[in-house]
Amino acid sequence: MSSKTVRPGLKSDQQPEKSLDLRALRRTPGFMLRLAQLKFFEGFYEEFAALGLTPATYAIFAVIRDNPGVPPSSLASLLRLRLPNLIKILNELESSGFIKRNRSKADRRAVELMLTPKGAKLIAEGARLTEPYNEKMLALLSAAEQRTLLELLNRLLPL
Amino acid sequence: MSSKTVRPGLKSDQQPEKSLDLRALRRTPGFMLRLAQLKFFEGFYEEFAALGLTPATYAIFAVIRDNPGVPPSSLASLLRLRLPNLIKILNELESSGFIKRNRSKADRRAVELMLTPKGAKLIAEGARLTEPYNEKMLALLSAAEQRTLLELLNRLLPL
DNA sequence: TATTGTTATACTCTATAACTATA
DNA sequence: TATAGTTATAGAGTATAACAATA
Repeated sequence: MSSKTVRPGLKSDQQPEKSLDLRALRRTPGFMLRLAQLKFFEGFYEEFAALGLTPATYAIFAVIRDNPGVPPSSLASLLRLRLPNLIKILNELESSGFIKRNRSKADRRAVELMLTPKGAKLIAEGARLTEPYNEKMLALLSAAEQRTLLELLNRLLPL
Repeated sequence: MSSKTVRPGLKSDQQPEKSLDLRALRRTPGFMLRLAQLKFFEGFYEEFAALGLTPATYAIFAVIRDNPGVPPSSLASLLRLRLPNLIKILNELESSGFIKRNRSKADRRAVELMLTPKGAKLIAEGARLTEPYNEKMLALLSAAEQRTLLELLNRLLPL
C-alpha cells in the first residue's frame, strides 16, 4: 500500500474540556456518534499504519474476501461510497496488485472483483490486528457493554 | 443561513444489499459507527435544511448558547475541529449576524463568543426540531434501548 | 432505451504553515 | 519566547455530469 494514505490524525494529548456545559451535546446521539467515529478512525490509522490500510480499504478487502466476484456497484452501495469514488480506490488497489477485475461472462458490462494472493495476505494480516484494536477502542466498556453497543448499532442499521 | 450549506446526501432509495456475506463488517464497531453517523447526518440535512443548519453549526450554536464567552480554541478542541477551519465558519456566522466576537478585557488576545438575538432565535428554532429528529433516527430502537445507546456512547467518550 | 463501469471535474471538509497582536 | 487568533493554502473525501460498452 502507498504510504500517503497514512494520516496523522488529531493530536491525542488534548484533555477533555473542563468547566464547560456540554449537557446538550452529550444528549445528542448524532454528535456523540461523530465523536465515536473519529475516535475509531484515528485509532485505526495508528494501528494499521504499518500495513497501509485505511478504514475504506479494510472494508473493501473484507467484502471482496467474503464475497468473491462482487461487482463494484454492490460494493459501493454497501459501503456507502459513490461509484466513481470507489472506482478510483479500486484502480489503485488493482495497479498495486491487491485485487483483480474480471469481466462477467454472463453480462459483459459487469465486473467481478477478486483478491489476488497478495491482497488476501494483506487483509489476513489486517484481520489479526482487528481484535486488539477493537479491544483498545472499547476499553472503557465492559465486555457485556461492548456486545450491547454492537448489537444496538446493528439494529439501528438494517444492512 | 446560506442555502449552499444544504447538501443532497445519498439517495435513500437503495435497499440493503441482499445475499452478501456482511458478517465481518457487522462485527466491526468502527464500520457500524460510520454507517450510523452517515444516517444521522443525512437525516439532519433533510430535517434542518429549512433552517440552513448543519451538524457543525448546530453544535457551535449549542455550545455558545450554553457557554457564552467561550473562546474559539475551546470550541475547536471540544468539537474536534481544527482552529483554522472553525475560524472560517465563525467568520460566516458573524458576517451573517448570528454570533458576535468580543475581545477579552483580561487578555486582549482572547476572543469571547456570544450569540446575537438572531443567533439565539435560530438555535431555539433548531432545538425544537431536535426531539422529533432524534426520535425518527432512533425509531428502530425501543425507548430503553435508545437510552442505553446514548449512555454507552457517553461512557465511551470521556468528554 | 437502460445499465455497468469509468473518466473528468467541482465542491466540501480537514490539514499544516505562517503571520499578527498581545502576553 | 510563548500563546490566541487568523489567513492562506494544500490535500483528502465526496458530489455530479458525461461518456463507452453492453444489454
